[in-house]
Amino acid sequence: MDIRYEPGRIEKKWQEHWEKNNFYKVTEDEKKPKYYALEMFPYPSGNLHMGHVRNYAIGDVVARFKAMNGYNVLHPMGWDSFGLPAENAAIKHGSHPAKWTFANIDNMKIQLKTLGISYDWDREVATCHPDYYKFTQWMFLKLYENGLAYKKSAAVNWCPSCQTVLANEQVVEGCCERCESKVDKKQLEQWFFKITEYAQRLLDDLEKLPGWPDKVKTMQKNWIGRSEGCQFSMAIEGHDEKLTVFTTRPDTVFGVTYRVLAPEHPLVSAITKGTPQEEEVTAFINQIKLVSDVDRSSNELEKAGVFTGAYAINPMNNEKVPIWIANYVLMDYGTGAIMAVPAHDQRDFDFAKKYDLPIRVVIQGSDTPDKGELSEAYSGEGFMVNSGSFNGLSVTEGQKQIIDHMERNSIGNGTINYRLRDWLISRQRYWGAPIPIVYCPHCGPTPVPYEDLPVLLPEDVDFKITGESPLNYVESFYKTVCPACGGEARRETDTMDTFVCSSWYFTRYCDPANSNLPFDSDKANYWMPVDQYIGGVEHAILHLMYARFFTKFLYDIKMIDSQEPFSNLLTQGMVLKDGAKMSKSKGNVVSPEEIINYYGADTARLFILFASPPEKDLEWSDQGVEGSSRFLNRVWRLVHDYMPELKDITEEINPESLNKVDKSLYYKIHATIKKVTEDIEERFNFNTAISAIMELTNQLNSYREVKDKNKALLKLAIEELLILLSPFSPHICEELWQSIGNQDSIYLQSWPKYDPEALVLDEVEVVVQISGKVKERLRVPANASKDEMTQLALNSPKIKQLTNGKNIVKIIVVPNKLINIVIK
RNA sequence: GCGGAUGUGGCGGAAUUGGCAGACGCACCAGACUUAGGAUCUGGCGGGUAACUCCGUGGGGGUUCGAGUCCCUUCAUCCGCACCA
Repeated sequence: MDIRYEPGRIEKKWQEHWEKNNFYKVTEDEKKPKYYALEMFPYPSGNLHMGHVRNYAIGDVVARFKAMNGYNVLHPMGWDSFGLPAENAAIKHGSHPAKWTFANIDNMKIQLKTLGISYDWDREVATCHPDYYKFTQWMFLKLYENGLAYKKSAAVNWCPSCQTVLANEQVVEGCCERCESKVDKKQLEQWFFKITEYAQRLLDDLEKLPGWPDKVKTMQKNWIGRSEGCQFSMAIEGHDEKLTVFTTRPDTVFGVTYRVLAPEHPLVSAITKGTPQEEEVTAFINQIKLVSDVDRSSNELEKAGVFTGAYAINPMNNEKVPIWIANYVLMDYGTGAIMAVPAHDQRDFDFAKKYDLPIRVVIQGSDTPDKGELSEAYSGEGFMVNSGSFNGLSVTEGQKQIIDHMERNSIGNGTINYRLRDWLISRQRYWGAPIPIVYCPHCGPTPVPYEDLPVLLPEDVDFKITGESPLNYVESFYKTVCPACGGEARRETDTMDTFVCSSWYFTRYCDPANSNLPFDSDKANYWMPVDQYIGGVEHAILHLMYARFFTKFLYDIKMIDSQEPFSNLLTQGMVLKDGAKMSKSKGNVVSPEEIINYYGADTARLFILFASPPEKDLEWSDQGVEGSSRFLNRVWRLVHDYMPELKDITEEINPESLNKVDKSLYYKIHATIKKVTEDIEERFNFNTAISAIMELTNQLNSYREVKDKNKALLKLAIEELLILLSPFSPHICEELWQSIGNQDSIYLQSWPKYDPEALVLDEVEVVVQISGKVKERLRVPANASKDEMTQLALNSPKIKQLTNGKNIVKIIVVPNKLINIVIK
């Protein structure tokens, strides 16, 4: 064994060894408990960044730990490889998206392999590969078949720079999530997935995910945005049409003093046409159109509106109330129309004040003034007033009875409203999975038969920047025959949102080579659900919601037994440098490749796991990396120097007969096993697990000074140290494990179990406090009774002196910890 | 505006059930070895103080024998949502 630690040499050696011997290859095995460890697969941008390293290092600790604990561990990796950057690169550099993407994958795969992660590379998937997107298309057809994929004309978010449609979720503060340009509105025929049909289940089943962070569950809950209330219609004076409103406060329906439509509401033109107000209303609508979505949704914007000239009849009291249109009512929530109750809704209140509309109190709160004007809307508890026969009812009771009354009289009914919208999946781009639909002049939209999948992307494409998909220009692609009637037909040229591809990839890993089905149900049922999913919190809403939706759908069509894809979720923090996210523009990027080349993967992994607990942000520190490297060097030297002592050991350890120093080392070994095991398994506190391993190393270093070394104990200590460290820094541990005479890989060792007996101490140090202040430390027999402890404390000279002549009010004893003597 | 998270030495962070604040690491200081040290080893390292000791977990208040931890209040930073009827 070399005295010098050379990570470059040994890491390569072991990576090759693992690969050659198929170490991380797994198949279903009913005899072992399964464990599915998964990290979010990356977009193949071409280079690994520190965020990836962190993500995969965390996942690898979990995977290796579980494997060493006897689990049959599935730990796969793949590529989320469709998407815009490939196409942009194609436009810019004239290369083909496929060529660009696969070259990036090759490069990133090499980088990833230098990290020494325990992946089963035989299960690698790439979403842009026809073998994969064949089944993304299969998913589309299944959804279509089940009425969950449909087409409609919709005002969509259009990114003028990317030249494509964005889902609501991809619009961040009115700007494109990817390129940050301002998003426009455009009216287009688009494909949608009916995720709203699953809204309630997606909400309810959050309860079944105790292994998810509350933060993520709350975000999803808010995104689904369930609210209970009722919907009812109001007649419009002089018109046949009725207006439907949604409200969560039916109890305030007698307080309606006006009503408001969204400016985009389809009835606006009908009720204003040919009236004196038409001009003003049109002007207002045009003015609204000029305001961007960003400003429109900002609360800085002052409420504004105009009267339409029309009146609605309140079905509860037959009152005539004016109909307005206003900027604060949104077309895409509820019915795009509200009943306005200024006394009990702050927004209506502000509007009513501005335009001098009447305000009528219908809920009497405890401090509602009898006379005089309200200064703000009252939305608290109280009882109904000015509400005819409903007077005196509480808010909750009133809501029930009003809904009841409306249902009996066919005015309206109780409903539940969600903020969640259907998922717009059409993209006018080339580099995505083609939507498997054919438009036939006779048969209409017709699905491509399953046996004709995949609908392949044509390779010879011209990447012009037009508003349309480049596929619109490839005749050989769009010109086709109708699968139903055989007549001439045109293929759909839109492709699917890449989130579709990533909504089911975790099931494909279970059976990656299946050419008939996306996966075999038995195989998927063996592995699914994912036991631990790890990735960035930025996917808390979109990806995770879509993946949950797909899983529920796959459950419904009996492909899979799980209703949820990910039992446990860990959202890792960002990797920062100088307090900011690493980015090219800030010039604070640290390249994993350079770090690995210089220090080795083991050091890089160790530092990143040691610097911070996984869910918190991590501040990159070059000096910290240096420290981790120093630690591994220390371990190396320790093993190297002790090696001669570890040979030909015949004696066994008899814990009973150990001397004091040996006993303390023996204790430390088991305490470390306990600490590291619990830190990994229960808390993902890798940083404290590593610090415990460092403590053991320190103690082993001090053991060098000991004259009569217990060699068996020493050997045990070093073996356990290496095993405990191996999930974090596997290469060096393999090498050292082998160098102390072991034939088998360290990865094949069982994870050690601590001996509770070893953790029983003869004596413990306890603290003696006087009125809560520490005054003395005493060594007392372990598990001494409260009385014994009290006596020992009171008899100690220092305490005697301090309590002399004082009145002892109370003595509190915490066994094995402390004695607090309260004096006056 | 609403919701959530965080706040502990010079720095990253520990303290798992209300029980010794600062584990482990970095930086720094002193020493050893050395031709040399940006290697390695040993020791020190929250603040005030010569010392006894006192103060100290963003600020203020409270509960408790005892609070980083629980309660109230306030400030700062970050994240999510943003007129959701």
